[in-house]
Amino acid sequence: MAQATGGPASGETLLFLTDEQLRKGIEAMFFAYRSFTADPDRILEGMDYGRAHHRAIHFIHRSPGTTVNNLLAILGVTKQSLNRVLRALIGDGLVESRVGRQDKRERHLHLTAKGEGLERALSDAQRARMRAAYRAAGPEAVQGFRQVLEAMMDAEARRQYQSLKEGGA
Amino acid sequence: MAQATGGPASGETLLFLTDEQLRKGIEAMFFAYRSFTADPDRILEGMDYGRAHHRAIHFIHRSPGTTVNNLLAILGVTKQSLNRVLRALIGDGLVESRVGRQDKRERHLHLTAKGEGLERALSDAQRARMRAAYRAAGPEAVQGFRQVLEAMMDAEARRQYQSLKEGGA
DNA sequence: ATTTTATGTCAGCCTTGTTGACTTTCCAAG
DNA sequence: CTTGGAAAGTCAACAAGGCTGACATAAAAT
Repeated sequence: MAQATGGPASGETLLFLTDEQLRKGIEAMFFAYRSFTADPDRILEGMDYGRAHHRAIHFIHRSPGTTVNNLLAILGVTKQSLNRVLRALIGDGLVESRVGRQDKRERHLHLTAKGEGLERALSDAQRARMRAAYRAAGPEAVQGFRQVLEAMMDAEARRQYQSLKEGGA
Repeated sequence: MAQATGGPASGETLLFLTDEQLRKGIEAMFFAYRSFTADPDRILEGMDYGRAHHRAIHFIHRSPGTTVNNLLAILGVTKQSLNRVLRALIGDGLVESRVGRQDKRERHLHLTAKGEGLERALSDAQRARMRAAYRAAGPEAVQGFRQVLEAMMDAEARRQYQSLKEGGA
């Protein structure tokens, strides 16, 4: 910000904002995201599940007891899409749906032991890749990585991300 | 690397490798990527095109004259999937397919003026978001961002990314 | 002359997203 | 107590964009 308000691009101060640099960032996101999802995809292929199931499992694990509506908001899909996924996971005994105690219309979602098992397999694979990348790049790079990603989110996504950052259930 | 080989986790040196930190990174990727693709998606909705068309347009713009096989390798889809997309783009006059001069089996792909127009609209939107994020995070964060993303790619993706990094056609 | 490569195309399938319409359950306001 | 509306679930239909398999053609390579 200091350099952005300092007037015209003085020297190399703003060279990281050239279209060329931005294009590289865009392409890095494309290629990195593909690799990022590859490990879970490999684990899930062959099972009847896909990336949609992975996402549901991840966020139920992350926030046990979350309601269907909560999950809907985080995943950003329609209830019909999510319902198809949840029906499969519940039917296969990976997710348990408990009627709310205060509001009995709500369903609170929990992973079963079996569901936790798959979650662990999926997140172990994804964490291993992330850990290797973090280790290779070092702590300062990691800080920058997170800063840029966070700045890239639009307001609603950032709100959801940050609300997940700290507390558990 | 220096701290990784320095022995057991001394003090806070390796705190950035905790499962909690890795989970935050994983979720940051999820939310950031969703926002990252949101602007082009908005532009394309209503047209008959989707994200697949965007990717084809991006890489044809990036490497004019690229062959179908090249594009196949970069996008990582089957020729049938790509062909459906290319047929639409060629039919609508956004992409031109030229028979190769040396090897007449090859088709060299170029954007037409109309195709360049759409490319610009899409990449302007995506660059604007990326520029805002870069500016907010600053040049050092950007460097870290790129380092981590690159380290996250598997070998083949990194090769493709880097081969695009420098030269044009 | 034969094989391989690059491309295109048809048909059919799957996953995962979408809308729209409808029901059931239940809280809360009247 | 009745009724309105919210939360959840379900059915049907559809679209985008992946996939496989099979096949056709032209041209290069052997």
